[in-house]
Amino acid sequence: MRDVATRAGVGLGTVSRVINGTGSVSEETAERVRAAIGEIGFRRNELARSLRPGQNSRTLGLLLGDLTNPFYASIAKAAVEIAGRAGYAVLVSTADEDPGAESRAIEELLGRRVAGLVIVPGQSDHSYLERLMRHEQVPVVFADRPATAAGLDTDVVLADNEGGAHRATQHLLAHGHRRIAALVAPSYYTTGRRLRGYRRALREAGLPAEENLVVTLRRGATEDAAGATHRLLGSANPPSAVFSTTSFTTEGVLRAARQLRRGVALVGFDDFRMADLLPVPVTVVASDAVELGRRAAELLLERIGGQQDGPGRRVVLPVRLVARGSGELPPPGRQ
Amino acid sequence: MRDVATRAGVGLGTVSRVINGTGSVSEETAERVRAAIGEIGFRRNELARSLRPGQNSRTLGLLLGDLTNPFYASIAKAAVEIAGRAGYAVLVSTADEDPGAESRAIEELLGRRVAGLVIVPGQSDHSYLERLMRHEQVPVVFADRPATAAGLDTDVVLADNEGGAHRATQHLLAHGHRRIAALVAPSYYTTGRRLRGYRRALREAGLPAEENLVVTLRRGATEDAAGATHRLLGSANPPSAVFSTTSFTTEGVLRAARQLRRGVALVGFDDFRMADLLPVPVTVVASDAVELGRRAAELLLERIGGQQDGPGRRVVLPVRLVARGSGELPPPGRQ
DNA sequence: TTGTAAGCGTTATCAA
DNA sequence: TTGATAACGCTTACAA
Repeated sequence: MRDVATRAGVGLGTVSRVINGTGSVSEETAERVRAAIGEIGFRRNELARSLRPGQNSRTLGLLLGDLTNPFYASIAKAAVEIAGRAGYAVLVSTADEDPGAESRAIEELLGRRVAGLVIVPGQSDHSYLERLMRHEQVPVVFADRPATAAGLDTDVVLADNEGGAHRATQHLLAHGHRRIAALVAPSYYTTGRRLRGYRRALREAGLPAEENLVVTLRRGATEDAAGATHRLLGSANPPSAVFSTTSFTTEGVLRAARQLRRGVALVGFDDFRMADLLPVPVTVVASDAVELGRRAAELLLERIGGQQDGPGRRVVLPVRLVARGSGELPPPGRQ
Repeated sequence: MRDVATRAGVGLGTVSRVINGTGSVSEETAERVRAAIGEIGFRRNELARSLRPGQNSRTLGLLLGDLTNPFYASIAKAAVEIAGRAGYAVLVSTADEDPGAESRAIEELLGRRVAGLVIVPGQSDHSYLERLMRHEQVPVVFADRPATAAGLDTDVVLADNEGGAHRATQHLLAHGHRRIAALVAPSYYTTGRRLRGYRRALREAGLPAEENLVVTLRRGATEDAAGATHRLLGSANPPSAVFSTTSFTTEGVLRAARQLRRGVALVGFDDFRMADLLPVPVTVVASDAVELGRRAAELLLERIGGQQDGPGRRVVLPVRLVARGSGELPPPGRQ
């Protein structure tokens, strides 16, 4: 910028005014400055800019588990897009591995002075965040799941997990099923709520809670779900239907059923590509990941622009049931 | 940092030395400084740090088309992971829309002084990049496709598109097919190479080039591929097999075949989730997106660490054929 | 071993 | 309308 000033024969302040269109500059000098900028190939350094007091970095941090999961990828896509429209760039950080990775990633992002954070939290404890948020004054929005810490009152955008699971289970009940298993991926917030919706639907239908029909997996991978499905379907008194809490467990059910050459009524939580092309098209309760990411980014940008304090807002997005076939299979003639 | 210095009763330089472990500091003062850091909750400002001469921002830029595409998502995941291990953060930018979006996004990233760029280019022209790279001295690595510009000699990581397509087509030939259609998504570099491999395989088998068997789509969406497949299979002399150049066109073929209740031998380029769970499991040529992202990030970090100049390196990753059923279907008894 | 000061690229204030 | 200057938070060369 100094080079531009020298070349145009003006002061630094004038160059700044031309670039930002602030203050008043005679058209003549402005033209000279623009020419110099062109010749030198000058580009404003946003890093230096955000060093000034009262300026933020115009950069958001996005922390999530694994971009390979299409659900997270959609959140990221939407957040990046919304941020971009507002002139914000996005630092994407993944914390797939150990629990400590999440807080390390956040420290890293804060060190780069992000103006705000969208966090899709894993299972780790977020009490450290409370301390951070007081100190740093960086707004945080949680997406898909709330923070796992007591006094953390942040904005949060969730899907209607319990409602969706309730609807899925009701759907199976409406098709005559009485023994409905639930395949629960490890204790993330979401799966817990989904289990709740499942239980409520059974209770409301006057069915007893058969705890051996609820399988809580130790890991949420496809193979684990497949193994559990094998055991369920091979048991003495197998369920006639399965409610599966994530798209990965749903995939596991499909694999097991295929291997056993055995049909089973199925409703899964979360939609996935090609669900309608499978031998029995898969009925799902679909939550809108794109909307989740979009709303999270919007809330965050609002906070950054507006006042930082004020109570945490909670947005719950509706989910929708997509009937494709697997959820409409009747139970076998007699059980 | 000044506050820390004041509190610890030392100079700024001493604080810096303690933080970075550079120079020599008596254990006694160091302890005082660390205490002050803890009490104040001080965190180094990486932005300010990278303002100093000789320091880079320890941030990479990643520009790609659409995170919703699992292939891109895998590239991003790998790049973020590799970068993270080296202490680099990643600014992710998507340029899905119009052609201008790509260059705008790059300007944006350069303004934030990224230390290097991984670009998965769309169709836009990259001649502007040549100018940029001279001026900015920012290393660039292209992933999945090279730049579409003449004098741009950058590092690039590619899959063996032509070889893979050649192999896919040979596979269909080996199973007795003589009329093999090719479904080509719009003129990205990759699909062009894949078409080339297809043609070469036919030529080597002594088959004539039947241009009505090659359908180049105007858009690469699933629906377009489904429509084209409809027309192909409904024609007077339909092909007995299809080679599909992307996972989206492959999905289109599957949709059309399903709707027509008609089987067709199929080998697709690029693997996708649940390909093995479909009614006829889909044979694919799989390229390794994770490795693509990893190598791109590695090459970039090398450039950043080492000398910037030197000829562009070209890494071509092998692809592998995964036979699952659809590619092994025989042609109908008589054509 | 430690403190001081200059400079990185901005922008805002102030004076001319 | 314009230019000089201070300040943002850091590192490093130099001096003490």
